[in-house]
Amino acid sequence: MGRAPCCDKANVKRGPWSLEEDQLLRSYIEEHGTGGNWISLPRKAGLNRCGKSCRLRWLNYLRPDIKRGGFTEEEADVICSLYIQLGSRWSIIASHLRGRTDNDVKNYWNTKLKKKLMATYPMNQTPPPAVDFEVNSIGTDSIFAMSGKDRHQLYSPLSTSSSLMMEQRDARSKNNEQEGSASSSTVATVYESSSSSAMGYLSWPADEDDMFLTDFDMGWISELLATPREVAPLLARSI
DNA sequence: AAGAAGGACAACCGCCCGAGG
DNA sequence: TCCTCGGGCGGTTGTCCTTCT
Repeated sequence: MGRAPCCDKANVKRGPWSLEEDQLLRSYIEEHGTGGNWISLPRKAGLNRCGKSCRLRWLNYLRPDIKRGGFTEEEADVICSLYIQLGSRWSIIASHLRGRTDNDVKNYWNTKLKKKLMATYPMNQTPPPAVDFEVNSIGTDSIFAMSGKDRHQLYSPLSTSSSLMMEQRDARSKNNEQEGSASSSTVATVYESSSSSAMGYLSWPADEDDMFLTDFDMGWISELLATPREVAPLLARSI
């Protein structure tokens, strides 16, 4: 036997919400809160709607702290980087964007970011030549505090040898030991990945010179993103 | 000017999980 | 320990609006 439905779907209103319904729901919640029970809320509020529908309407549209308008470049960067780390965990991703809902983030990803990235980096595209950057210090103030300025693009095959990865990590470890913590707001953001390639951004403030990075893979980027703010200087090697 | 196509986003569906009995 | 239920989530669909032809 299947599970009982949460409401009588045949007798509740569906589809777009009217202004009157919005007003009923808003005023009820502002006065009484949700009471921790969405299923009984519509009846108490005088709404002929499914409780889940009420919850969705409130969380995605009526909530007072919802941010309207287009996503900023910084928000897009955050979404991309977290998507790489977490996959389609929209609620978690949205929790890092003040005023954005999981539905907003999901829609934005599906309608804008995914297509944009596919257009910019079609699968099987030959990677551009590797570019050498020099990094004196890499810090992750927070992945949400990227400057967005002076952005440099890197592209690297995922098949990067594990030995190189180890060398990079070793170099970083050594510098951790030798030089202690450093600060900057460098951020790595990976934008697209497939079974055979990865690509991304490294961003840092325009006044940070002598940055150097040569190669990376998904694991390395994930590690970087997960690194606490006290990140020691990184010495990378040229290819 | 009108119809088609595409984009944006609101809303729904159904599954999963945890709490509580 | 099992069962039921509600909340939460991700995937998908529906609808409206805009742009293109």
